[in-house]
Amino acid sequence: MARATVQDVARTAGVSVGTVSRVLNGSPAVSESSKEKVNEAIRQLSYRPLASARDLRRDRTMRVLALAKNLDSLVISEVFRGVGDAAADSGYVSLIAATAGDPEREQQLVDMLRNGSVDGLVLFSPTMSDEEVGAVAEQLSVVQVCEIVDAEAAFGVSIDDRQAAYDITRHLIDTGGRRLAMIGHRGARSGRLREAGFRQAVTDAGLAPDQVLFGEGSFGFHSGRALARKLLEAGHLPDAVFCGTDIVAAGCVRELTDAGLRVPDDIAVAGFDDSAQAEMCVPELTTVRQPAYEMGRVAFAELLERMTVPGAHRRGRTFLPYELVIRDSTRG
Amino acid sequence: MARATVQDVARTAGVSVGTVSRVLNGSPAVSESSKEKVNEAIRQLSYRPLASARDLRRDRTMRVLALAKNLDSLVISEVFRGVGDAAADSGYVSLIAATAGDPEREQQLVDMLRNGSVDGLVLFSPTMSDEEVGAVAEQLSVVQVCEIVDAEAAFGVSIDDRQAAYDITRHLIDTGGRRLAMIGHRGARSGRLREAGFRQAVTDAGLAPDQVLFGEGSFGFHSGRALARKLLEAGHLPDAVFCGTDIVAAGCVRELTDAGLRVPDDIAVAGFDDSAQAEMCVPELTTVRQPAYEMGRVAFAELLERMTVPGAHRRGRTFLPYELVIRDSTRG
DNA sequence: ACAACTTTTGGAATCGATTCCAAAGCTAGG
DNA sequence: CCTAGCTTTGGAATCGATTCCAAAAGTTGT
Repeated sequence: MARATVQDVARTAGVSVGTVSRVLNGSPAVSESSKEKVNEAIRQLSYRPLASARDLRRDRTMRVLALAKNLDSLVISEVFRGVGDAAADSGYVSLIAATAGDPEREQQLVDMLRNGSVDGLVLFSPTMSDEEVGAVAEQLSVVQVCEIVDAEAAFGVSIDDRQAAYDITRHLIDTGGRRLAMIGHRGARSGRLREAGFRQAVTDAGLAPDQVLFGEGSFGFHSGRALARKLLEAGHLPDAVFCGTDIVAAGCVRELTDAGLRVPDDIAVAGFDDSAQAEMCVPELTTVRQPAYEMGRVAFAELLERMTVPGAHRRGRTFLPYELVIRDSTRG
Repeated sequence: MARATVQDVARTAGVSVGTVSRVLNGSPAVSESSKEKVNEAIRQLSYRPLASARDLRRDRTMRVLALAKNLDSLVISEVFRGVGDAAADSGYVSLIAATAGDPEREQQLVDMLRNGSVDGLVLFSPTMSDEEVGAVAEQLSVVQVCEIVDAEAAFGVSIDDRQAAYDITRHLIDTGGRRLAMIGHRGARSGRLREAGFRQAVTDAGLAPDQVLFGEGSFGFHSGRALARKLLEAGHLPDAVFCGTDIVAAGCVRELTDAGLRVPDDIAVAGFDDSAQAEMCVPELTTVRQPAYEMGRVAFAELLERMTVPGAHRRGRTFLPYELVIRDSTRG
């Protein structure tokens, strides 16, 4: 039995296709009796309007796509949960896709916006160049979260990574840190901003940065361990380490602890993100709380404006407030 | 400037729409010169075929949807990475959506399959009843991963949760466990299977289960801590605990350690999943490795068969091999 | 009972890409 | 130079839902 169409429903209900469509879309110009007949026919045939036909006619899909390299970070899943909830509140469906860092896959997914498979795009960690992001954003509804390129037309939602890194570094200094090291990542813009904030805070305190190490590729627990090992092997040990993410900080703490050092007494460690890992770590991590869920909600709200208000090609970024969370991995 | 259509391209290139479409779809029946003219026109107009029109005509989308409650578990993100990679290999796009455990959202997303927004569905942790899953699977292309309902028509890919739980419990017994407790979750089918395996292993060893505790709702690190606290407060302490997931095991270990107990000397703890958390825990967790990525790949392969081979409504589940990973949280 | 409305209805046109059919344009062989 | 057999092309029909317009049905007041 093939799929039922609006024609089939009309025939079964003994009305015209126009009336069926009106019932389907809740138009008020339908009599009660027609409405009942149509609904009965729909039930009988278990009819569902075909999405592609509806989308073609209406010229919109009520779907948005959220794009990231991976989904293995808790920050991402929180951000996308926010996007999903906000989208649902406005009657949209939010779909998620991972590019796996493959430019070709990313291209194909961004094309879903170009070819009208979705109405808008939430971009988390693009692989493509700033110019490409800008070019897409110029024409279509795109909003960035967390990672925001500098392109003219691009815009998005994030915290002030630079300032947050400055603040947490300042905390390390205020609690006695003098030889400050950093374990970061330069692959993403946010990583470079955090590095800048770190360096500035150290310099402003009249100190010079100790070692500044960077991870490549997949930047996780094991990178944290490996880079902490480098710190240890370098001889003169820092007394405080700022890590670019919690998960790296967790790896760092683990390596230091295994080497017999006490955190925070011998060496203080700070993370970034306040992901669930921060609480699982022993000792629990001092970190910067990113309002991930809220960022997702706001990102969708801005995207919605872009999608619905005609010339609303707003620029610039929206900063959301962050918060220092002081726990046990730094000296109180 | 409005979106360019195939008509515009045809006009610009000085050919007919038929020819444009043939170029677009790589039909061999096009002369070199036409092909060039069309491609040039496409470039000029930066034309992209509209997805909804194409899908309507072709009656398929080359998209699949992967559905889960949340994306915050590393097992899920690995499974979906497998689905995504396998889909890409076959020219499909795999989209992911979270239901947030909301039946209405779930309904809406499953409707994307009914209304032809996607060609197939990978179901991870359905909220709907077994019958509903069965009803959808009867008509459309659905495959389940990890959690598999008993409905007739339903089928999917998982490990043998019951046997795996049996094996790891056996390991706890073989390494000296006599008073065996479990911290599990009954919300999901896999949780009940793991419980059954645990009970069977304990009984088969001529022992009786000590406490068996269950978490509700969001079942994570904090549940693990809370339930471990209950164990502690119950007075007579077990000497081995099997936890339904690694993250709960991590919470459990943390609570026990904070209470001054030594893991595994005073009490052994085993997890399940071999997610990244297992290695981050101190001591590192003995656990069962689920081949999450591979499960995703296999799930897509089975889905593909359902989508493309006409009457291929295969039933029953596919079991993938699991593996005990012995680490430091149990007595060696 | 009729005019002047309002509510409800049917049906054709439309969205944009694909595909099929018939026709036109070639090439080669005689 | 014509025909048989290719390749290439144009254009109409099609997919299924929506929407607009005109007409039919129904309501109200006098």
